[in-house]
Amino acid sequence: MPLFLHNTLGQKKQEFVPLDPGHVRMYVCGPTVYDRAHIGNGRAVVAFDVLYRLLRRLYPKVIYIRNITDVDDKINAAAKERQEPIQAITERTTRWYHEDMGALLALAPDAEPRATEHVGEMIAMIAVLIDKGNAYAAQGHVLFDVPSMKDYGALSRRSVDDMVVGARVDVAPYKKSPFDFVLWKPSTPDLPGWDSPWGRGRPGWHIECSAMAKKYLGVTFDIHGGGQDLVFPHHENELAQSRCCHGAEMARYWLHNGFLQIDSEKMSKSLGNFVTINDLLAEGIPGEAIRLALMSAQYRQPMDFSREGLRQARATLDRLYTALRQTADVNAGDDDVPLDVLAALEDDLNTPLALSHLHELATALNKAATQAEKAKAKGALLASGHLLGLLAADPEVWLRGSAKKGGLSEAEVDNLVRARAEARKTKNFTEADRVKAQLKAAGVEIEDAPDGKTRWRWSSK
RNA sequence: GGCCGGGUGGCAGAGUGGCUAUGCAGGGGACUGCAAAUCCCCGUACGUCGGUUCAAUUCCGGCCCCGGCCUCCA
Repeated sequence: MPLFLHNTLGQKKQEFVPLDPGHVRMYVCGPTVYDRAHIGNGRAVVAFDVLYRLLRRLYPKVIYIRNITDVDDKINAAAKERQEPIQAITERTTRWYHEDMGALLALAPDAEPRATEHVGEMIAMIAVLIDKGNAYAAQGHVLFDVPSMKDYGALSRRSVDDMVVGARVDVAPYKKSPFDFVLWKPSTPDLPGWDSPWGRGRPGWHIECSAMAKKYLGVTFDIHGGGQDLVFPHHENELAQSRCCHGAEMARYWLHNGFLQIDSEKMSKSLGNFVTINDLLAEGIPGEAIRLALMSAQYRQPMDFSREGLRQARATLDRLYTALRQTADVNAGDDDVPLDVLAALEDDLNTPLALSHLHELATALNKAATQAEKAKAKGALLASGHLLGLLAADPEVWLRGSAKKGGLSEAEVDNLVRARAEARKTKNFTEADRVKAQLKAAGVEIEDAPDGKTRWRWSSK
């Protein structure tokens, strides 16, 4: 089954046909580095990480670019407010971002270009746009001339006419049309700035992605992704700039993930109702559980973030890792990812359906009677998990470390488990139960397997 | 106001014109010294009003409700 992806441009699922099957190219909008990433940001990263992993499986070479926006008015404001150098903020936040996304088990992109390192490319693009009559300089600014592009608005399905009514646009005196947007703006001496043909200034928000995507991926590339809120104006404007500058389409497939909601309301920095990834990690919630929770709804659907969702994600991982632990002595077969798992992902990244198949594989593994059956099911489960960026941990480590620990060290638990085993051997069940109760009070669950082995785990309840 | 999503069993969440996922929670059973884990069985859901159809949760239309974008935001 071929890969189908929902294209915002045209609003329908389409078969994905890369420009060059030998070299698939994807660009995803990355963070503006001034604050910790929240789990909504994490959702986007996880969604495109799943796509990246799937593409790498389907094609021999995939290049994935995710930018870092390190010049922005919000960064300037944060620096002023905190009395801190801009670079200190951007570097620290970038480091945090890498840590948080690593905890979510997201693969690093092939490159993470920084805006500040590509101002030259941006200036060159702006100059071309002026030459071609799609941009104009005015009072130290350079603006994109929206009416110069006939079908502006195609991506976000809005026309300039629609926007006139009730539009809240920034009407500045230097704009020819109220919808024109800034490519370049002047900087005061206390703000970051670069010399340009239009004076010392800094780039507008959208131009960096156009310039960097062109540099790393070429004029036209396969996939451009980001959150739904980037459709307008960010991606609409990128598309406009790039196409007018290069005379060719920017990207062929535009993908947008849906929002995470809290109490049925969008989670966002401006609303202040966000939870950072770091907050959750600090509470002891494993990154893999957060990742799974984010994959439990299809990426385009609205999704409510909840503690219950995290609890369920953790329960799911406990179940899958338990099945793997019970068969720790079985060598996984080299079974490939089953077709139904692959088919689910190839249908616009239907991760919940794919996960349901992982559950079926776990059931098959639990039920398997022969070594051959176990090896087959285990191989299929691991291969599927790995494709989704899951199940890479040692099951023993996961089960012993997935929950909040009680007052006992692992060695103490091991000793008590051994003491209980001794008591059971002599049929001293009173003593055995006393030890078990003691362990339970410390948050340790005992499991006497049919094979005679006793295993334990930190209770997740 | 314009444009765009969504309303599925107690919860999460897929999906389909007739065969009604998957998991969590709940009930029953098997197994177990007791448990836990595991396995088996069970509860029969698709906002609302109409239409099309032999048959609609699934297609079409109206309505209601929730959310998003139109301003920085994944």
